[in-house]
Amino acid sequence: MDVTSIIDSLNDAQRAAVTAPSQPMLVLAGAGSGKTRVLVHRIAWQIQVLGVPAHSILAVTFTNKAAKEMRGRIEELLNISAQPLWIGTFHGIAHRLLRRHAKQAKLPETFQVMDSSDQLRVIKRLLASLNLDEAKWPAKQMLWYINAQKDEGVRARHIADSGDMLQRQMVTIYRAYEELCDRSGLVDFAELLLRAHELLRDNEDVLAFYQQRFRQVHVDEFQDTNTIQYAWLRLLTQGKDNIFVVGDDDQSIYGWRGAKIENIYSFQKHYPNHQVIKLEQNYRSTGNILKAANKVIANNDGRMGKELWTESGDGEPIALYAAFNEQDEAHFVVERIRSWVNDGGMRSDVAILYRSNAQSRQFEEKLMTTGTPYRVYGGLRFFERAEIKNALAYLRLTSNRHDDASFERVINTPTRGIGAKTLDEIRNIARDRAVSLWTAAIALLTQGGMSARAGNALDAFLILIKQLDTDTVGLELFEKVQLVVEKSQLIELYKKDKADKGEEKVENLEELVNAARLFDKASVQMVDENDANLSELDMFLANAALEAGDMQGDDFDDCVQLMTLHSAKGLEFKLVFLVGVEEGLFPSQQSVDDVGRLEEERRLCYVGMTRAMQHLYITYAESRRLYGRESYPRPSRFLREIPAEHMQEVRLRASVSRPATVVKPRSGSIQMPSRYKLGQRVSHVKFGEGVVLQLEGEGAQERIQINFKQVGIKWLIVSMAQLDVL
DNA sequence: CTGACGAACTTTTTT
DNA sequence: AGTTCGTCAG
Repeated sequence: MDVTSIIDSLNDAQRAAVTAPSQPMLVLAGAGSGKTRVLVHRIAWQIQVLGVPAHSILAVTFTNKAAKEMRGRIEELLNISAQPLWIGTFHGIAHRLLRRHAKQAKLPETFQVMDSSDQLRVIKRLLASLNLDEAKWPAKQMLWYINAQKDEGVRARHIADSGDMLQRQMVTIYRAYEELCDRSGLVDFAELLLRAHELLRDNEDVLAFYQQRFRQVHVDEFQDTNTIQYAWLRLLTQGKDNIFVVGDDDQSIYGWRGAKIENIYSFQKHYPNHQVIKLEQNYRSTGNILKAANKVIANNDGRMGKELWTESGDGEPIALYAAFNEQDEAHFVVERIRSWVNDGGMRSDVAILYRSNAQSRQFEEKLMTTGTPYRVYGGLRFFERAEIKNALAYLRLTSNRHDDASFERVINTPTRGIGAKTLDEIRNIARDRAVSLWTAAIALLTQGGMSARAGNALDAFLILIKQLDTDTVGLELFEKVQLVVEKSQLIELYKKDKADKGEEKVENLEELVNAARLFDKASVQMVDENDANLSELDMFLANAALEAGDMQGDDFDDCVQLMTLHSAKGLEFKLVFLVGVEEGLFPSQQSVDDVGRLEEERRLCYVGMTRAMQHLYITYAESRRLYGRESYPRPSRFLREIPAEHMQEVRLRASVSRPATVVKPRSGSIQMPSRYKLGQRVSHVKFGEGVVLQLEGEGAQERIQINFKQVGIKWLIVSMAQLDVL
């Protein structure tokens, strides 16, 4: 057996983890230490060397992206199809189990998965039907409460009455929500996990089957697991101790959504015969960056303890820039990016990382005006767009008529004369008789008493849905989607909407049909005899909710990457700008007076710093306009935690945007030599190409005289003019 | 049922 | 500041 390809390329710690005997393993993998690599090689080791059948390997991740990458890398390493392996997200795997065992999980076969916006709508409607004032009971807060309970494995019936009014009311809402979801066959994200846990817990035979089946269970990003996910893992590995988890307590940044960093500590208690391996050699960043990051994170208490090191050199120090205001900050960053690109760097190797999405705007504007291609992460994804959700709602209704969320969504989209009044009546019947809106609508029609106009409109809607169902029988998936999109008149609706984005919406709907055509049942489904009876449409719909849009098609362009620190986790860039590093922003105001949350912010800082491979710039503004208010934030406390020897302050000489009185020379400042030489050919956004005739002043006051081909001789301020060296 | 206006918000996000 | 959301009038 040739094992060299699997273990040769690994360092000692990695190899120890990969080849460890079957026992509970906790691999503490620092940033850039080859975490995924260890997982991939561990799995390969089991298959190739230990002869574990591929279908009895389970690997759980948090994102689809991570799952996809792992699958791909295993295929590459072993040169086999990774099809039979169970690799997926917690939610994806829970969903798979629930589909297979819908009956035992007490779910209808056609249950549908709701995303969080669906969930919010359902809760809003529920509050309205309970006559609760939204001002007093914000739907968002209720959603948060319900999800938090589910993440802890708590059902409404488990919550003891403490006599507290507020709590009693929330439990009432929670219970009503559970009932509504059950009646509608709707499952939210948290429910997927909770149900999957209950499925195993309450069905001995099912549990035994999967315990038997999975000979090795692997978990990625273990520090991000919540209570119910960990409980599920424990059930699955109970008595077999065949669990291999990889994580980094220093990179736990999702505590606010239920992740329990404590699971790492509990793991060691629950699996007494476990082994811990630390991966501390970093293959990503320079020494300066790592040493600085180590110092910052060392300020947190109760860490497992880990210190990253590298064999490569110290590299250059971290550059710190104190901007006058947020404009100046953006200007500085974009200028640095421009010179990076001028020096032959790729834009896609550059990332601007910020704490909150609102900060992206100023950078976008500057990038836009300098004509620098960029891409902002986050925002609406394909399957979250309104027009797509409308189309999906029609499809869902054809599959499951009692899906209230979908019913409500499209009953009057496009408008067909079913107004608030009719809808109210339907809702009342539904609530009084505890039936779905669909059933209630039929009841309303048969009991009569409606105006002819409203009655006809409602009848037409019910007929439309039934007809969509019968008309699509036997069609290919994409034909179904196409037919529904057309017959529902959604296309027509958006075609009329010439005003803003109607055209784009039509295109998106066409893209949806295309997505259905490309939808590969096998790729989503772990091929298995049990799965044969699953409806392809249901799979497609569930996939839309669970994988809202890995449509990163425009990756081909060479773009500067803009994203929050959270979404940067797991990525790396040669040149990183960590911006807005100010008290109140980062750490965020809401976190400063809570030790636990502050530590999470610090971990976020650690994550951000360790994204950088070669160059790390940290910037803050001395004045910032935020939420329409001018503020004068102090530099972040995290900056003080970086030892001076790893950091050097960048000082442009007297900046134009800075009043002269504020200019104070600081120690350790770097002067920037002019980028231009006499006779050099340059190009300007507006004036086109020209040749440098004269230079004057320096730093931000540097002026330049250029003879432009088209507009003649001009004097420009270098720091203001957008010049490219040719 | 649309459009307009005013109020009330704005950490982080995957599934 | 900028967006989103809900209410009101037409």
